[in-house]
Amino acid sequence: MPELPEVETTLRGITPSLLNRRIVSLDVREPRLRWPVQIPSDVCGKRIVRLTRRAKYLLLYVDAGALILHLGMSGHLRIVSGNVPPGKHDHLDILLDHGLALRLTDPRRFGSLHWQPHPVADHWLLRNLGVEPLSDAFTGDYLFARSRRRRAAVKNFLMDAHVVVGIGNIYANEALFKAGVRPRIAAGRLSRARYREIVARIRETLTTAIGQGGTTLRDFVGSDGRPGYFANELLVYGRQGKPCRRCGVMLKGLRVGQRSTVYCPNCQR
DNA sequence: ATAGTCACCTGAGCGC
DNA sequence: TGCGCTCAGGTGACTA
Repeated sequence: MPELPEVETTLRGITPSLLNRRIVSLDVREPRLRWPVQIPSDVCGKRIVRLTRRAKYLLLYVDAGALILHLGMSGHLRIVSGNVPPGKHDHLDILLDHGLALRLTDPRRFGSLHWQPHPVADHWLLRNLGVEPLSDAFTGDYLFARSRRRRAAVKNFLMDAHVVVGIGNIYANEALFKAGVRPRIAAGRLSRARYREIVARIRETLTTAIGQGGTTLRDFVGSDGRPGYFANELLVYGRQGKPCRRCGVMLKGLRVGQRSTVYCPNCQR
């Protein structure tokens, strides 16, 4: 479900309810997420002092370290009143000292929750991540340098979290359309100029999507329960066989690295 | 190091 | 209604 814009939307939504609150308890009803959930009990009683996002991970900092939360494919977080009975896929609650709780709902259970003492960035899930796409480090020159001698499709290259984080299948498709680049071109064959364009379009796409509260395809909702509205602005994702919104030519669908891919054979070269 | 495939799960949608 | 199949927003593990 969530790519960077959806995680960022979630972060912004939950922060006011969590910041400076004490964790009263963790209620893990289903520990069988992507990795077994095992959180030391002394996290309880600690105050949440900072909330950030790294890649698609949400980091909830207390003094000694941070909880690291990932939403997987189907996860979302809601702020609920502590006494609302959990539904079938509401796997865990983090109860707070003002009576509200952060509740993780995740039907497919690809999400995860870890605890990491300082330094948090040393956690094995975070250690080898690439640059943030909305940071100054993400430039056309960076992508150009990293892509040399790489024969994999540029779409896979952009979705490789060792290179750049946060770009999933929707936004890879969208950004490549806007940049006019075919998804299957070998990453190592694109020019510096084309990577500059790709970077600009990725930034633009992610920023716009964040402004719309992310993309809701079926079940994503922000922490307030509202869907994201970027789905209305999708230019290619999920539109194979339909006319290109720019030129009217029929969009083509194919598989690139096991993921559904859509492009315009006229606008993308 | 890089590239490709598999696996982990549940639910929705579709054809029959 | 039900069955079986395919697909889905992610990503680590494994293989060559």
